[in-house]
Amino acid sequence: MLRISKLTDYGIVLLARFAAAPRDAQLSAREMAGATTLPLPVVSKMLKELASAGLLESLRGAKGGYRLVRTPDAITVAEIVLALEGPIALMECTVGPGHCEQEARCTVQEPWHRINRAVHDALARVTLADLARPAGGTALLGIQNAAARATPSHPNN
Amino acid sequence: MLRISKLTDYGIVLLARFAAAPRDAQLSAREMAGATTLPLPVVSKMLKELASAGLLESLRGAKGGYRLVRTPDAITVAEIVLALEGPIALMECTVGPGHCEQEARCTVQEPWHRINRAVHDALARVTLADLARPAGGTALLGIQNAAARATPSHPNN
DNA sequence: ATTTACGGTACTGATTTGGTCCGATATGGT
DNA sequence: ACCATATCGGACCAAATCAGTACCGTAAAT
Repeated sequence: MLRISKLTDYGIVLLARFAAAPRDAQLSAREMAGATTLPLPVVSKMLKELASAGLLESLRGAKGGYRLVRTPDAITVAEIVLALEGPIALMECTVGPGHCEQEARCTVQEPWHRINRAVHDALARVTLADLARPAGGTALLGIQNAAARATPSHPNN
Repeated sequence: MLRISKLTDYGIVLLARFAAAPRDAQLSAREMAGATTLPLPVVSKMLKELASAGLLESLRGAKGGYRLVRTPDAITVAEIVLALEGPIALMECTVGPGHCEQEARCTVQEPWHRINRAVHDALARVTLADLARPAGGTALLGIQNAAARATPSHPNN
């Protein structure tokens, strides 16, 4: 089905909530669980991962919680997926050499790299800020924004 | 890791071999297994699936085998993935309604559709003919081709 | 009739996913 | 000092999916 994992989806939804909250807002796992109706353990798990990936900053102790490290428009979906799922590679062998003993005579390799790049760019073109925007009237506008945004041609992954 | 399944990859490699063979060539599962060094049962399984998906045509009996139904340049990677993995939807809830009880108030929904479309288009822009082209000098040319190709804006999936 | 090959289905072992739980540590409040 | 509230960092587990195999039936060629 070519899908990202449910957990990654949760992570993105959580980040989107941070993005929608007032700037630099600090939110605890418990609050996020309440807001999303997701079970607390999973929320906690994902926030931990996002923190260790450097997308969130954690504040321990009572009154602790998490907070976005960067502004929502500076965080792309590609980054998030990379943080939670590893490199964006549609198939194993394109993440690096040594995954397939036939890679020398594989004709399919180069087109796959091209496809991977395209997918990556598609994900890199959407930021957390886009995800945080309320749905509805601005939907079409979102497309314009994405199309118009400068796309500084990412190297890969 | 955002990947397609290994089996799907096999399927694509097999199709690429058909595309590289002389036009309308007919190949048996055994031949394909030999050519790819993949185990016969796997090859057989995938060819069956590709046939029932309508991408290959099967010829039964002794001297039987498979054959491409369409010309390689008329078969896109998007189609193949669709046939083998189902709809191209990065997350469950974007394949259709009824997958998430929060879809009414989900702000993330529309951007995801946009992302899905972009991924789909990236896959639709590469054809079997592209995959069959020998690697090497024509690599960069491939990019040009893909960019120049008319892209009749697929509805979705 | 025999051989070759596809068609379909069911099965199994391995891996991944989705989710839980717990002990340790850090901080704020009383 | 003590306790309540958080995160931290694991281990852990059940369920689903994946990858691969096996088997039996049917169709065609010789």
